[in-house]
Amino acid sequence: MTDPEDPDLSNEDSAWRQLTAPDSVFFERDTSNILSDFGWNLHASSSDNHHYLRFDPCLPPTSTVPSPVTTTSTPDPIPASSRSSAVAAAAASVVSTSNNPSATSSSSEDPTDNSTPKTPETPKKEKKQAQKRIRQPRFAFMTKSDVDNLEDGYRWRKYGQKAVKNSPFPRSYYRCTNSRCTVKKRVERSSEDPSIVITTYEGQHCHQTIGFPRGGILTAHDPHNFTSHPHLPLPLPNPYYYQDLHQLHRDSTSSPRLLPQSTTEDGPAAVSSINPSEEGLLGDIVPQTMRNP
DNA sequence: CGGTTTTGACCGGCGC
DNA sequence: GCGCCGGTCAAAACCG
Repeated sequence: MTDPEDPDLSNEDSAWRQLTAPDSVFFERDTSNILSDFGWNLHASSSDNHHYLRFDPCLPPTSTVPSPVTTTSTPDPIPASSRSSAVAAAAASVVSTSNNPSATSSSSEDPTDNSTPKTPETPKKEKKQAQKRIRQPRFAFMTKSDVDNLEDGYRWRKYGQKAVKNSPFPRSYYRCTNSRCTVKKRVERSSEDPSIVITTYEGQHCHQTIGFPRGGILTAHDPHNFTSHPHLPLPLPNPYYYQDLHQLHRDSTSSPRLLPQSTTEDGPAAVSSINPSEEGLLGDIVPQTMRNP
């Protein structure tokens, strides 16, 4: 709100407050593991000189969201949408805002809450209440791109747009077109660097990707294209993914500071040093007890 | 014609 | 209590 550095992270959400808190931890490492723990499997692939990033459907309920955890890393996770050759994803913030311990068992709120107002009397209130109580994990990506709406393999319907304080660029609100899917995303441009798009995902998809419209389409479980396993709480990093990350990272070295506390020392090297069998970022930030048994 | 986008209004939370 | 602000709704417009 007051921090021009990261407009998106400055809203009232407690999790974002954590993110911006002085003791926040920022990593410059791959976020795939984190996101996996949040039910998002990220896969990047390149096609036609475009880099895509794919989110796999929900993980089993065991991949619950850990208690409030705030991390940031700088992979290059953002799907380069259409012609954004300048995809230089910069930073990703993984935020868990689980006011509700069961918020992650995606069964409680996902399918019915949002789309089916069971109580005609106060559908709005129902929605709002559910919305208020159940905070879903959020992932904020900063991507260097000239297009706002980055492709991630899902279809989104825009449901709102608001002017952002201290920013000339509006913030767009999208919702997954799947009626049973409550995932939302916000897209806005950094007021500091208009070339940077900040995309914030919230929630977990409970369906498969619809694929990319221009040839890079990959089914969610195509073993030929991806080696990770969606059912694994901590999927193995996908070689393609890392390759692309490295490449992108190299390309993005010219991108400006993206998050205030990015420790550039590790940078790409840290990413490249990740052992596939490692626990990943979560291993750094999430206590063992919080993770899946 | 169905789905998506646009846009103004509305609501709730939060800080003062 | 009031005002600000983020987020959502919903009707109209738009598009393929």
